[in-house]
Amino acid sequence: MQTLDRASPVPLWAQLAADLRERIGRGEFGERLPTEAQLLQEYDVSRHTVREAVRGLKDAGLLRAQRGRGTTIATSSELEQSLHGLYSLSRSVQTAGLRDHSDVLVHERRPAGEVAGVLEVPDDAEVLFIERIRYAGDEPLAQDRSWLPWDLGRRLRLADLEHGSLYDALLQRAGVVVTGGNERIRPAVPDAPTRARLALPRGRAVFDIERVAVGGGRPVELRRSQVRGDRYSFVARW
Amino acid sequence: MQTLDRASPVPLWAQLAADLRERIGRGEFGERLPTEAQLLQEYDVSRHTVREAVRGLKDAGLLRAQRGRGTTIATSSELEQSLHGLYSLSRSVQTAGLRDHSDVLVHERRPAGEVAGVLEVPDDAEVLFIERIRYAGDEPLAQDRSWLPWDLGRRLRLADLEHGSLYDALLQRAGVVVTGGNERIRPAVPDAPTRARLALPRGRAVFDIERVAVGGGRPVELRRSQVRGDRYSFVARW
DNA sequence: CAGTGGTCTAGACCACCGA
DNA sequence: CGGTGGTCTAGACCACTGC
Repeated sequence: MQTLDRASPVPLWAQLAADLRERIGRGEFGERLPTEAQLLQEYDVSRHTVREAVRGLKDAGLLRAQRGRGTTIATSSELEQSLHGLYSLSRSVQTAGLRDHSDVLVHERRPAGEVAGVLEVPDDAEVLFIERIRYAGDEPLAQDRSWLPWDLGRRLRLADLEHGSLYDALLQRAGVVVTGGNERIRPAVPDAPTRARLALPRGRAVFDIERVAVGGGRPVELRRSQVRGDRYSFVARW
Repeated sequence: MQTLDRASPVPLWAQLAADLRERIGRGEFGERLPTEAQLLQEYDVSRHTVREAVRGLKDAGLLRAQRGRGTTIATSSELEQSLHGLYSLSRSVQTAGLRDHSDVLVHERRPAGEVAGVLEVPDDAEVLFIERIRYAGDEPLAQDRSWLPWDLGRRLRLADLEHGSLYDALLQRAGVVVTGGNERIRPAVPDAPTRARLALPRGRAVFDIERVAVGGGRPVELRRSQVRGDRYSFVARW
């Protein structure tokens, strides 16, 4: 049974959360998560550890617990993102059961220019610049522009970017684990080219999201996204 | 010292969090929160309880903890809202050290009409409708429109709405504790009247936020807000 | 009533920071 | 090295649900 490694530096609760997330994704539990008592017996950890893991999944919007009733697996057919937890387009799209792929419009080496400061590279360094349109099913959902330091970006293949997550590719190609970051979300009126690429009617707004991802103690990606507001929203339950 | 009431139905950690929030707001701690050891001694609770309280304040973006270093009080001069925790304009405004007040434009009894379903009142019931412009300092920040069941709304006084939180007023006037709710956040292009009331230039976007607040087992408020995107943003650190 | 998740205690070991 | 926050255990009582 032991998917949990007590010698690992990764906290037990995080390992447990990852395992539960995978099992939930496979539909192993149906609508209802096993009770805390069952989980602490199955994984042989304390109740606190189970609760810590489940808390993370609740915050991410995957679970919903009710005292006396049990913990149910949240089902959502809409494209929405819990206000708790990290924004992830791929996850939202996949949770909604839609196909997640990207058109790569630009994929080129460039001078770092104005992003040198944010990426903490020298002013005369080079970066990989990527521009993608991300789809949920057959309709465009977002425009992503990413800048990565060239020593990382050079490892990425174009195919990596058309399916799946850029961070998965970074891990597999460059051995870099994205461990943190920060992002800021604002509403915006898209400019004409963005509006065209997103097939968005006039007068509609988008989320404007700027993210700096950090791994191995340094910035590994600056990303600026415009996400269609008519297809995506943030949701909080409290 | 006892601001904590062990007989209260409110969890200890929540009472502690509220007390800490107030003391932080008064600037009592300066830049650094007392250590967990100090807090557990001062309040005479277990470490778990202290950590639970502090966790809430960290998620809300008020605190930042670093292993080995201590817990510091987040200073932010911008109006921003952590992606964790509940969206609260008042809190963001107060954290930024700005004056939080409202102009009440409309405050009237009306037929429930189309909000009857959401508020779970009969179709022919009446509601209190409130329209406010909310300020941060001297500049408008948001437009709030609220609908409340009339048996609750009738208790509210106009002065309640010009300063402080509507939920505080509900508690004091009607004895209703707002215990939960849900909200959805989208980007939008404001219509002309809204743009004028918010003193927003053309071409700027707003957050469009719809919230249903629940207390005592039933909906107590429907709120639709437009928040200026150039003054407010959501921020996540992970 | 038994079973669920929510809260709380007491204690332990650890990784990390700064002196 | 001592002090910090992060993790983990073992156990307890409670509020709420549904039978």
